[in-house]
Amino acid sequence: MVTMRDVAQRAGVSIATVSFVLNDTKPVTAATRAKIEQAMAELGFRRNVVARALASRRTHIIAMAYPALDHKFGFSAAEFFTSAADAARKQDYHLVLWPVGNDGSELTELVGQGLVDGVVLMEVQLDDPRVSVLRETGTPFAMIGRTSALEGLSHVDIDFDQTVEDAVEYVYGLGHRRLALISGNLNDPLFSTYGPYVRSEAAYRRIAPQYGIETVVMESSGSTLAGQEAMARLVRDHPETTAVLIVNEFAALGAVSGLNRLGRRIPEDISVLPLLMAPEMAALTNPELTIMRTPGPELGQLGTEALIRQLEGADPLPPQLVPAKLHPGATTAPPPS
Amino acid sequence: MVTMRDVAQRAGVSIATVSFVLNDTKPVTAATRAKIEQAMAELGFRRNVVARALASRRTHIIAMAYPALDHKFGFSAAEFFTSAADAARKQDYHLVLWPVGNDGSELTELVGQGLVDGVVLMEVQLDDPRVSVLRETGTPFAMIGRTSALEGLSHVDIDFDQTVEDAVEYVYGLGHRRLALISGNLNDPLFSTYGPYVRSEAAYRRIAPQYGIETVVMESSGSTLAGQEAMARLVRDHPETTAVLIVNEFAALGAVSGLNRLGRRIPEDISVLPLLMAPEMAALTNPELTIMRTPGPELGQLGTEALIRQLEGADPLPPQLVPAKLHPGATTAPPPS
DNA sequence: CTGAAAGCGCTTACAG
DNA sequence: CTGAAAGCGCTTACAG
Repeated sequence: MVTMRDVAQRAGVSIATVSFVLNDTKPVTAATRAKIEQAMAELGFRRNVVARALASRRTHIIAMAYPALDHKFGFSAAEFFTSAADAARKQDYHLVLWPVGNDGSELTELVGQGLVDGVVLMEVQLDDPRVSVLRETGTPFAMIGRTSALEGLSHVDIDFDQTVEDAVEYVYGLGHRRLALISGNLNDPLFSTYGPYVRSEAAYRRIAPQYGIETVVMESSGSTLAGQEAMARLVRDHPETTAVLIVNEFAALGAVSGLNRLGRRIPEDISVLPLLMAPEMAALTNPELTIMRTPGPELGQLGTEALIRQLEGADPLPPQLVPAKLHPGATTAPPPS
Repeated sequence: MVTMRDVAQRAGVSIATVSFVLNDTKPVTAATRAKIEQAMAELGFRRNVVARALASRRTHIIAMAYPALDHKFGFSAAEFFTSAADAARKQDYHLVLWPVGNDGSELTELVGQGLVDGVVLMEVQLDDPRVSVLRETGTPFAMIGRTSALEGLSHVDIDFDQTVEDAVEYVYGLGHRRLALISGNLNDPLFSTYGPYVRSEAAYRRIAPQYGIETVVMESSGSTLAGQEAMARLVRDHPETTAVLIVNEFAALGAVSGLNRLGRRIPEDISVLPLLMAPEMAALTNPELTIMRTPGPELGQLGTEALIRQLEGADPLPPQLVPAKLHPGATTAPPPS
């Protein structure tokens, strides 16, 4: 292994000076810098990040805490992760995907080891126990999602109000007057405080009346099967519905196949518009889904940047809400006349 | 931060002795051990893994190198990753998901930094440039998949021969005599040396004749759309086909919707059997797919264990091939009479 | 602008 | 069985 000592020796300087040019932490004359850079190149030097971490008390590793037990890791999650990883890399950080339980104990374990400088929290619950853990241990963190009490917590999230408003406006504009929102199962303790369900539903209950639309909300767990079952209930209880807005992306796939199975043609008889979905997933159905596209790339990046700013002591990034945007497909059309 | 020095002081021993009980590297009397363990508990000591890494030249971090540019990170990939992460944790290692390009340059960067002890290689090509990089840098690694020249490289992989044999036997047993295999696009330079395509196709060409089955092989890229298009070609060129075996899981979803769209009922008119798929993905279609289930959990674990054995200097794990197993669904049935 | 030296929190020969 | 001490490869006051 080539060390800074080797570089310093070859360049005829001290290792401190090598460190200064490597990190750009102190002014160094152009001549000295050139000698050092040449030596580094000739020797193929790569700074040992472990030694740097120990000496600087900064590992430059960020953990993305993903509650894989409660949430499937699908295309949307992958989008968040890869954009966050890219953002981290651009700022000389490593992003580690960390599958953790939701109770915070694994997180305690992780941060106690001193491996990570900070944590990006995915799939935040309204009263997330992981937040307490991170606060108590004094670990810097940023949330993708929001707890209900924010108190200056660094976060970015989907703009559910705007997303629901845009979705309603879109289908209303197509001529639909009989809508249904399929939200989550708020009786399931795991999801009763899950932001996307709670906030989408609240937004819908507020916005639908503004359009003079009767507020029909049904619930569904986050699986294909549950989505199919929800459609059976919908067709039975609200056969007049011409457009379905649906929060969970797995349930949305089930909604499509469920409606097909029930003999409802999409979009001729009924339109389907998921409120949060990744394009890769939308391409899996036939017809391809019109979706509100989850802003995973934006939020992954913003969440990571928010955290890195904290770590670097820069001005904090103000909380940002990003709406899902309409991504055209073939599952929406004017209602049957 | 509580350090070993604090623990040693409280227990009235040297830090060396604390290290010995922590790592179980030298015999320590029960009394001393008890004192130390009590001190650790009282102080809430957690060993700093960065310091350990620097002193021992072992970070206990493993990278899973996933070529995210060329391969979608879907449910199957997630299965590999989570089972590998679990296996690593059980042996006191961290597993890091590392999205890398296929050319090896990012990998060079990563291993040069000294952050990882070894690498688990995912989606290995038959002549994978990443293998050369790891060899040249002397980085321990294990492959999930296989290059064509193995020379004692540590690997685990899908048993394509067995998988294809089981799949053919199954549909043959249902009464099918007119099969088609949808493999990959071997003209695409990215996938012409991709093991799953090459090996499945080779196995099929060998096995089909043994059953007296005419060998029909078509190609498809790995997307839903490509799978749909492949079905259009199949129905046009080989309308007599009653069972489709298909390698790529995304193309398989497209095959289902494509056949539906073409008016072929599944499974009444034609059976569909993906040769490699995760159950979460099989549940996305209607009807739910009968699949050969990708042994992701097994291979993720075995690959990680193979690597850790190398790292620990234990007896190497012999290469293991694990077949995909039949996972019943509703897309296979006897052929129309 | 540059260098000598202490120190990050551990592990590991070496000695006893 | 236990301890004193060197060392892992860096960073960072401090001094000049």
